[in-house]
Amino acid sequence: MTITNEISNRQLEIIEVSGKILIEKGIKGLTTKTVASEMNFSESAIYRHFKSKEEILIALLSLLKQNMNKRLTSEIKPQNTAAENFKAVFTSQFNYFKKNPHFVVAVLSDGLLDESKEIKTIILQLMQNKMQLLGQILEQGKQTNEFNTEISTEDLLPIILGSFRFQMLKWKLSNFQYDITTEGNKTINNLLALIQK
Amino acid sequence: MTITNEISNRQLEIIEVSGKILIEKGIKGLTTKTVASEMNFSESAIYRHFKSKEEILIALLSLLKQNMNKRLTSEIKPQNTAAENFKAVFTSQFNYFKKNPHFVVAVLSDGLLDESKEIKTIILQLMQNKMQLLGQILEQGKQTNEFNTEISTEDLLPIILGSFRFQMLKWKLSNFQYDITTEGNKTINNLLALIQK
DNA sequence: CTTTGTAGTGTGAATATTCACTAACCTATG
DNA sequence: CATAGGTTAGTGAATATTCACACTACAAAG
Repeated sequence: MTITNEISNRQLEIIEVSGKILIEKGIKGLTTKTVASEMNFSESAIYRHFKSKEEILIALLSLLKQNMNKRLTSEIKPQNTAAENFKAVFTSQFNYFKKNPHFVVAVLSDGLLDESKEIKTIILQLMQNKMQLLGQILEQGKQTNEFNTEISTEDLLPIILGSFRFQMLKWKLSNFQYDITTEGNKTINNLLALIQK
Repeated sequence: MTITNEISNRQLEIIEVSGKILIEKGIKGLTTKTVASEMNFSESAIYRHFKSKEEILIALLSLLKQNMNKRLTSEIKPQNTAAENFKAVFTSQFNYFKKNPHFVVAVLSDGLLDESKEIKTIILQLMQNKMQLLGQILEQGKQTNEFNTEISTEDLLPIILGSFRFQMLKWKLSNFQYDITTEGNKTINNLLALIQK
C-alpha cells in the first residue's frame, strides 16, 4: 500500500474484480473471501493494497467519477448541435458500459448507498455531475431552438436520467445478454424525438 | 405461525417494521436483531411468525404486489380519457407511497434483487404488472388520438417508468422531506405534455 | 562482489463480532 | 390442558480485520 494517490496495478485489479463480483453476486456477495478467491491470493493480502473493504468501493466509485467526467466533457463540443452532443454523451456512456459492464454498479448503486457517508457522497456527486453536463446540452438546445422549451430543463433532467438508469437496470436484469449500444441508441432517438421541436 | 395464507396482525406489523428498516438502513441493516428490536421483542420471537427472514421479504413484496394490482386496476376506467387514467394511476401511486413510505423499497428494490431467486421473481412481476397496466393506457390514448403515435408503446414504457423510479429515488435520498404528491403531479404533467398531441 | 537493509507482497492462524436460526422452557388464555 | 406467543441462552457459520512470519527484488555500503 503506497502513500501516493496513484492507483497501483494491483489495486486496479482488485477494483475490477470487485466490480465483477458486485454485478454477479450483488453487494452481499462482495466479501474479503470472494475478492481474495477471485484474485487468487489470501484474504489478508487484500490489506496490503487497501485499508479496508470500504476503501475498495470508494476507489471504484472515484475512478468511475473521474473517468466519466473526463470522458463526457470531451464529448461536448460547442460547434456541434445540441442533438449531436446529446447523442455523443449517451453513446459514449453505452459504449463504456458495454466494455466495462462491471461498472454498471455505479449507475445502479442504490444498494451501495447505505454503506457509508463517504460512498453516499461520491454517488451523489456522480449523479450531479451527469445532471450538470446534460443540463448544459439541454440549455444549448433550447437556445438554438432545437429543443422544446415547454418543459423546464430542471424537469426534463430527471426524465432523461431516469430513462437511462432504467435501461441499465433492464440490461443488468437480462445478465447483459443483449447489445446495450443498439438498445441504447433507440432510447437516445426516442428521447430526442420527445424533446425536439 | 398459523398455516393459513392469511396474514396475521403480528405478521403485518413485522412486515411494516421491516419496510421501515429497509428504507432507513438498507438491506444490510435489515437483520433479525434490528427487526426484533423495532418490534420490542426478542429475535427468536420473529420465528413464531415467519419461517425465515426471506419469508418476511417475500410476504412484504407479495403484499405490495397484490395491493398495487388491485388499487391500480380499479383506477383505470374505460369511460375516462387516457390522460385521466394516466393521471389517476400515478396519483394513486404517489398517494399510496406518501402514506406508506416504507414500501418505496419495492420501487427501488435494486438492492433486494440479488437476495434470492424467489424475491427476484416477485420484483420482476411487480414491474411487469405495472408495465402492462401503463401499456393499456398508452394504447388507449393512441387509439383515441390523445397521445402521440410516433414512439411505440414499448419504447415509451421504460421512459415513463424510469422517470417514476427516479422521482422516487430522489425522494428517498431527501429522506422523504418534501411532499411527493405535489412533486409527483409536476412529473405527471410533464410526461403528459411530452406524449400528448 | 558480497553483504545487508528495506520496501513490497504474500501466507496461515487467530481474533472479535455479527448473523440467522434453534432448543428448551414459561405462561396466559380459550 | 393444549396452544399461541413470548423468553433466555445458546449454536455454527461467516465476516472483516490483525498479526507474526516468510520470501523477493533491489539499492546502498563495505
